[in-house]
Amino acid sequence: MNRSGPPLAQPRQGAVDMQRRFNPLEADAKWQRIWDEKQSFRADDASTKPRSYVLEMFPYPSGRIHIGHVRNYTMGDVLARYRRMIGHEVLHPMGWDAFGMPAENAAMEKKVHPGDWTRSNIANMKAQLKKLGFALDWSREIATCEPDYYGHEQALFLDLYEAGLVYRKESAVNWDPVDMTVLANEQVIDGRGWRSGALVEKRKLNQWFLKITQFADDLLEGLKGLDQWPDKVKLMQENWIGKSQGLQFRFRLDAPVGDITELEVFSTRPDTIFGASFAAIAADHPIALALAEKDAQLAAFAEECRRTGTAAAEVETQEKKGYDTGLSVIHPFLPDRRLPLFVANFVLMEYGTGAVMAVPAHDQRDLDFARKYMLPTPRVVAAPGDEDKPIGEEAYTGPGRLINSGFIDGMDVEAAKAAVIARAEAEGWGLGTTIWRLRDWGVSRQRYWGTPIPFIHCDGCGVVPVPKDQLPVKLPEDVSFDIPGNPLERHPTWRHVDCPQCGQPARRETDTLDTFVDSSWYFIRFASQPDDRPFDKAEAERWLPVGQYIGGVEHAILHLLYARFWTRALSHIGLIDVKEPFAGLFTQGMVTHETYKAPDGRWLAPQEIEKRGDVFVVSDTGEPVTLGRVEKMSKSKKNVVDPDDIIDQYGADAVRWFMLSDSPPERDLPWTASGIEGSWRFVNRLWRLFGEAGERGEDGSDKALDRKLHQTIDGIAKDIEALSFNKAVAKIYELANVIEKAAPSASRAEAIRALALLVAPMVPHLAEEAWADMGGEGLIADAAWPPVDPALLVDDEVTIAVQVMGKLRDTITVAKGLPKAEVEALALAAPNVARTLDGAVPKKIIVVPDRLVNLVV
RNA sequence: GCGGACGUGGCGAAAUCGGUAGACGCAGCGGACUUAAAAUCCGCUUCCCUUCGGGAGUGCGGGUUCGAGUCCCGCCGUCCGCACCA
Repeated sequence: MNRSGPPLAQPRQGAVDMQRRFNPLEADAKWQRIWDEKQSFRADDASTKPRSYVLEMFPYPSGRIHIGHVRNYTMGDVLARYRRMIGHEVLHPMGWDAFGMPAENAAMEKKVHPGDWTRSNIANMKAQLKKLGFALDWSREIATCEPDYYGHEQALFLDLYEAGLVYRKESAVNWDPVDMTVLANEQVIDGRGWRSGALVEKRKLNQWFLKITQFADDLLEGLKGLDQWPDKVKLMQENWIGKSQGLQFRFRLDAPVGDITELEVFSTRPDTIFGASFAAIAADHPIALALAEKDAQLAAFAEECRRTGTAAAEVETQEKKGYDTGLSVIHPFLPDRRLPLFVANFVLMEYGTGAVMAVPAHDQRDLDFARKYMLPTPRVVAAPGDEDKPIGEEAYTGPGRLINSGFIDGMDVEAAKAAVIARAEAEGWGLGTTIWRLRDWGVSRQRYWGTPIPFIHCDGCGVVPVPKDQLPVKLPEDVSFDIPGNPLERHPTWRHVDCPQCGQPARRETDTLDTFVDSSWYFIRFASQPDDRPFDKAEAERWLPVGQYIGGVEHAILHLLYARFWTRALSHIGLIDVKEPFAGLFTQGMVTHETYKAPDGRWLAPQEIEKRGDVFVVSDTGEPVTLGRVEKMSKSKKNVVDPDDIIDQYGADAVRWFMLSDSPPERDLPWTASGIEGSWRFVNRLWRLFGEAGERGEDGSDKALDRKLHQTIDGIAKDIEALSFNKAVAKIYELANVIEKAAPSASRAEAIRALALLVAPMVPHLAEEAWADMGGEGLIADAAWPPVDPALLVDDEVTIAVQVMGKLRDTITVAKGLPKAEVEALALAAPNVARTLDGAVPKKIIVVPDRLVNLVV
């Protein structure tokens, strides 16, 4: 595989060779230069046209673009170019999410400054993107690592501070010992740092936080209006925000622990309170901590609980374990009933009050635990007829009426919840409460390569914001990464400043901001970028919200939720009148590739193997190769394809075409060598076809071809708007097939010309070349989408299926809209139908106009 | 364990509202052109039965309907996400 010579190996003259083979090496560069010179894709802020803001998630400048970027940006590009053709003013910008750890890692490994590394990566990747011919407005390019971006971010951060949305608190944080940085809870995966993979330790530090929880309800409610978002993503955010309503109440302890006499718990099922058979607290609960001081066994158990990973999948399959404290709590309605108090490994301190009332009959976790420790499992909710049915190994969580439950007996679940909450509130030991799973956003990072947090610590004045006229607080350039930790802390001069308030010597904050802050407002800066402030309100509002945002589903929660929050926060303080930053969201699938394994189990790159007969072997050694699964491209599996290699071999258009073909964009796209070959063949087929644009035959019209053309124009427009590029591609193939078979005519010449316009958003270089070749006016990039004649969208004849008892027996072709009676007659007369009926008379005839006839005998 | 999505030829997939399943592409097979190859073009290509023509078929088992890939019930499988969420 990959053994066939590169298609571009043969020498060629100009962009058009003698056999009319398209030469992308020439054409790509030529048109890219012309688009640049003419500033074709620069968005005009003052335009009066309808506006489209098309945005793909900006890349991290890792050094090379990945084939996944190519897919992402090609999709956005087709939409952007199409929108231009239908007369929109399009904003389609690009930039760089340029702060972050890899730059510091590179600095440590390669002794290169993070800034130099990042800027050179940006230059490389920009060149790569340019080779793909994207219709981007490069005049608005942003790199978040430049002071003219992060300085404005500091200003916004100070605004949020003034509005009370920023605060500091000491809190236990996830300390990544490898990256020497703090990770948000959301960024810890399986107890490990999401980037470094190092086991996370707990440390207490003073941290900067953003009050995202203040907007929890609004962020949740806002999801309802996002009708152009995938349901999947909305659901993930909903679960992440995690609103639950229930009763927060206090159990009295039967004996005090130190000065603690009560246990505060939260339950979403207060209706089941009469079924409670024990209570459980987290290992880090104050009561547990107090008891552990005098109970070595408990201390050991608590330590074991802390070591367990935080990930659900890991923990949920683990065995439920508890430690009996020997204490009991007193049931609020049944003073005689004592519930034993356990420390349990399935209760989390971070959620609710870190304590639960356990109702084994109606909660599976509680039931598993009760079975293990032989605790009672009294049923208190039953469906009709189930009242005496014992609880087995499955908790009953369905609807029903309350039993064995005192004053709420006979009520349904919802009524009982309300009644218990009302009674608890009346008696003063509980309160109906809403709790959230969402926690405030910790934005401090103990890291150099990020936006400096613009504050100063003064012994006399405390924490003092840097005055806005002293922004940006720039990162010092002279830093070293010879030893781990934050270079800002050990810089000889940078952190030493005078306090803006009292003038006494003070110290700069050395934490920098989470890079998710950088990406929480870049789409606003794209829309408006004055020098003296982050953005102009009116200018930004002209473009926002982003009409179509496209990116990977891996950002479904963190980035998208933070950006939604940040935009709300800015709106809250009056900086912009937009709450939802992204009106439309599309999450594209990954690009995958087959994997190959040698007999010894090592992964092989596609270049290392070849096909001999029906089997794959290692080229050098002839060893047999096992075909692995089709998987996401990754360096470790050696199944990565470098976009640059492919572009050099086939040109940008074939690559773009392949990215759009076959697989629905939300699904994974398997990269195959034969697939890109096929795309390359089609690019050349189009090119040959465009060469026939001048052949008009006898200059007559071809009604069938006219119809096909107009149906295709209409269909493709709808497909592109729906981002169903694979369907648009299929329609292009169909049209090309029909045109190729048609005899030369004025209609055919017109169809070829229109075909160039239809493919222009997808294969723009080829389309420009063809457009120039056929004498089109101006650039095809500036041309209008071909108009549709509605009269040509409908066929005047239709083929109708004729079924007998639901089985297809024949088809008939009739005039569209033919009356039922006539259709019936023709159906009955169809030869195969007549034979099948064999004289039988249909009992019933179902006629679906213009679609089918079904005869029931 | 919980939540979600999906399951259609050898492969990627199409199939507005319940109305001709498999469009289009890839791979494969056969043919034309060529000294030969590449490129290109033409044809075939869900499975089974010998052809005309039938039969079966959208993960499995039921159901609703004149008619089910599509709707309902119950399974099975694959993938994705996850925070034991009380």
